Amino acid sequence: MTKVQAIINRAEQSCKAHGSKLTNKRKQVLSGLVQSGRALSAYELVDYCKEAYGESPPPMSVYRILDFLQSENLVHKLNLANKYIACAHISCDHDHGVPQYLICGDCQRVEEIAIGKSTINNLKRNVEKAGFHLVSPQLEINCLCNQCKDKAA
Amino acid sequence: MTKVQAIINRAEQSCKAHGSKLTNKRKQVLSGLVQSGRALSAYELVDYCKEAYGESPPPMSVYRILDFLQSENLVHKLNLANKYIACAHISCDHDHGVPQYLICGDCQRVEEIAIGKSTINNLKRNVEKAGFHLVSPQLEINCLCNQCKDKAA
DNA sequence: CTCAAAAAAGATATGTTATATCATTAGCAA
DNA sequence: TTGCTAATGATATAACATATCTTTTTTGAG
Repeated sequence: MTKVQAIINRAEQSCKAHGSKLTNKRKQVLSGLVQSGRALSAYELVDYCKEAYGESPPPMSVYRILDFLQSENLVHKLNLANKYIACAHISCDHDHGVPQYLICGDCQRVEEIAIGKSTINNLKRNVEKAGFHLVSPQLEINCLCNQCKDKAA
Repeated sequence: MTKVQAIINRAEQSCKAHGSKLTNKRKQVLSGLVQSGRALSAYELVDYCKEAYGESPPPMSVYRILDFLQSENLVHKLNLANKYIACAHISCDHDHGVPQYLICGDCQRVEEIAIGKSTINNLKRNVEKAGFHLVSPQLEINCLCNQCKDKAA
């Protein structure tokens, strides 16, 4: 069994445990994200389905499927890039908390990191002080990866 | 002189100091952002110009003007919301560093805060460790303002 | 002052991301 | 089987953004 298949299987079990179903179409979309290893737009996923399975779902369907996958915590939306990325921890059992994303502004490569709890708490305090309530500490941070940084220099 | 006028004047001086010009159209767009006190989309600014000045600039022009205002550090783009907001510190003399924005997911209200330097440095260390380079510590954080939070409860 | 170059703004077309809405199909249980 | 619900399809359109070419305005050298 390939690594991708293993992740899909794991995702399927997770859905079942929540009383929902990872249908074929949903698997296709999730596979696209897992295989690519990077963030893709909804329309890129339409293309992926066409190439990989000969099926061209309407964009609307892909958006619906992405909503579902997000609600199952299998996929995260990167608002900075208007793209979607598979959760890096589908195969893990423990809760990894909310991720932080480093997005290369040049090549769009995305790295998922976890910043320390104390930094998050610090942030939270600052937010509360301003009269706001932190919905989710998912941060998306504009970066350059070292490769692109070197190229630019 | 109104507060808005004072800010516009200050912005004009700042442009002059950089060898650029704050033209009439640019003033109109900047005024829209300053007056509203919140983040607006490019198309909302088109509407503002129409209502306030009876002129409907093509969206392209507004985007160009927004690019200019960003290059002059008079306006910031909020990528999370696809909106633009006047810099909160146009009238200040000192450098305020890069801002962090709290964006209410419900009412779109935006608050600009400055989180501590140590938190930023901490973040930076984490980013470097992951092989990335922090381009700008402008963070945009998904929040609920207390008002909307109370309403929801 | 005049004219040419440069900067700014306008006009038009189109690309990209996302949602609204109604119709159809698939899965499942009484 | 029938009828309910969940999922998907089809179509239209909204919202955000850029490419490109043209026209207008500004400005500075002669």
